[in-house]
Amino acid sequence: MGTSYCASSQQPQATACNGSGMSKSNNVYKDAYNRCLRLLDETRSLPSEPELGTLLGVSRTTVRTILARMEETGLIAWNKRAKTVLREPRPDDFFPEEETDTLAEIIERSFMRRLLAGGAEAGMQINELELAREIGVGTTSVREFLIRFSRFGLIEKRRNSHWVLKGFTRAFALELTEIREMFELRSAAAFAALPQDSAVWTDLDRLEDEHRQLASEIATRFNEFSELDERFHRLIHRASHNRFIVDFYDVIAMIFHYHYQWNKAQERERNEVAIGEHLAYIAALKSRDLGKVDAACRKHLKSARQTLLTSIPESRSPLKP
Amino acid sequence: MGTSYCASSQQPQATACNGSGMSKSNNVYKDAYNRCLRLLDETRSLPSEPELGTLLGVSRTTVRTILARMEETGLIAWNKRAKTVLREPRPDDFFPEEETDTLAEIIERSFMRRLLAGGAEAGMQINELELAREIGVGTTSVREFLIRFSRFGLIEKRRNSHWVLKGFTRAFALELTEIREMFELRSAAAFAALPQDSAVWTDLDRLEDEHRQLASEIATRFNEFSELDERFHRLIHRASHNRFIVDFYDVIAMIFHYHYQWNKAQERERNEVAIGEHLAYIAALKSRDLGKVDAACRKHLKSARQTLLTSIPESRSPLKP
DNA sequence: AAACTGTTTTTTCACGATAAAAGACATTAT
DNA sequence: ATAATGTCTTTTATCGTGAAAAAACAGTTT
Repeated sequence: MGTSYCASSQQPQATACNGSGMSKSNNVYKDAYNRCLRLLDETRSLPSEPELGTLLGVSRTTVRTILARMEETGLIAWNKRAKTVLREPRPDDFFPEEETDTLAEIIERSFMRRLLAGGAEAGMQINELELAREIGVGTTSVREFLIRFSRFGLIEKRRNSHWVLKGFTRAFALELTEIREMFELRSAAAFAALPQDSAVWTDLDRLEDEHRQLASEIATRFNEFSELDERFHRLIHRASHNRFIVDFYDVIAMIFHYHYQWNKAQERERNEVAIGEHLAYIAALKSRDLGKVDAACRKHLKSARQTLLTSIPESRSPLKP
Repeated sequence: MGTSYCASSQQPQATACNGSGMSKSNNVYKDAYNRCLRLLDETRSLPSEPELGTLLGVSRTTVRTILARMEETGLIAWNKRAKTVLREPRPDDFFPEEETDTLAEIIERSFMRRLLAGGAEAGMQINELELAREIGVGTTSVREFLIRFSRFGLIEKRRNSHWVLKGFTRAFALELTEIREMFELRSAAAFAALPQDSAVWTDLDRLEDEHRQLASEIATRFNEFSELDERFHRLIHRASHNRFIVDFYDVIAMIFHYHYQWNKAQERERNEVAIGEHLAYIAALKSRDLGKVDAACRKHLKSARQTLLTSIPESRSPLKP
């Protein structure tokens, strides 16, 4: 104990941002710009500025910056309301992917890589300054990330001092799944009790279709399951109408996200099994028979827990990327 | 909706800190100094610097700053190892209480005052800059506070934009207590199943004594219950051995803390009833009869929920201080 | 009038800088 | 040899600052 978590553990990573005294990256603009380019393919002229704003989820200020650049690069002709598309976007019109990430995303990825790439034993200290330097960002962003991240239960703060890594251990996985099972069983029961005319039933039908679709093309699309899985479980959790239950799914989603990324062993088989369990689970929900729902939910959660556990060796040893 | 949460709602509050370009207050030192003064009453000479450090929970650097000042003010004679007490501390030796608070505490108090003092309707926007100005602190501290506070489920962030107040509503109280009941029932069952030689049983005995003591002097000490309540429930939650359950008690503790502060109606009666329920609950735990534990736990949680709910009017109207 | 565009103000986000506090190292005393 | 003290270095906590993005305001166009 007492050893540092990030002491020159990685290659001297090229700074994520341009090094010099930069205040704030314009990733919001770049990401929205890229998404707007994709929109360009479909229409002859763009809608009004406020409409574009809601469509892209950004302010009108950002929309105008996007339009200005599109005019500059000859993608559109822009005169007040008229925004006519002049040409199709080329690959080099897009901003590079890595420039569209949030700082929070950059930090999280970097942090999780270190965490899972081995050598990150429970009890290690986390050094804000060192982390910031290695990732190439300011300390404030790292601090804020760590505070946000702390709710996942993997790190803990010593007052007026460093953070302590608790480790991605078997114990962690068991505590996490214990809560998950408690919450999901309750949510599933609440779901089944929802009135027939509730919108969730059509959502469920749609998800069922997607599951069947994916099952039929499992050989090629098995890696798309992870995203479908999250949407399915979030739908169920939402039926609890409890913000703490709904929010807790963020913890689960985060863990499974990185788990999927790092543990590709038998991915196809695992996902195929999970799809089958989901379909049984969906059928149980549709039957509105609480006993069946409970059984189907339990069965799926049990195998989900098993999958997670087998990926965590008893004594922490590095997982290979 | 859309109205601001803290638009000049309060008196132009004297800045919490000294206004000018101050980097960091020395509240850690001041608080430790005060605590060290109390220590002075009991001994003729102080222990070694490292020992003092662990005793006060601060670094040796801070210990030495404390000793230096104690020497200056003639409280002790300090020469290397020898730290002899020269006189008893006087009231004016102490730093004023308000200077010993963490910035986080200052911000939280200020924020909760506004939240509970009325006029804080669900859907309102929270403005970091405005909050920071009104409290008299930097924006960074406010940001960090809001991030930390967000796990209580009372506020929510709009990406790249403001925070939204969800309101201290009946729905919130119900969602909170739902989880609390789930967690505590499980923890209580785990507690009762703990082996006889576990240290928790002596902890429980001690708490039982404190309850009886408090019950016998309820007329004068009823306001001390809140603190005892927290210690009791934390002991039980710890038996779950689940970090998410243990951590969730922070949410409950925070809510009940402010609830107790703002709703003094029938405080004595409420606490008297609660002590009785606790004693029954403790007896049930000691019996190790899961049925009895479940019943006693349910009964107490039900009345706790009722207490919380009655303090929240159906439609949010200000609570008087 | 409603909805849009043009312009200005405010707020958020992220940085570097600095004092407080922690921690590490070197020295000395038991 | 251990454990303290004395000194120096590193890290954390907090602020002010400036660019990005949002929001508000004002003027046009349909």
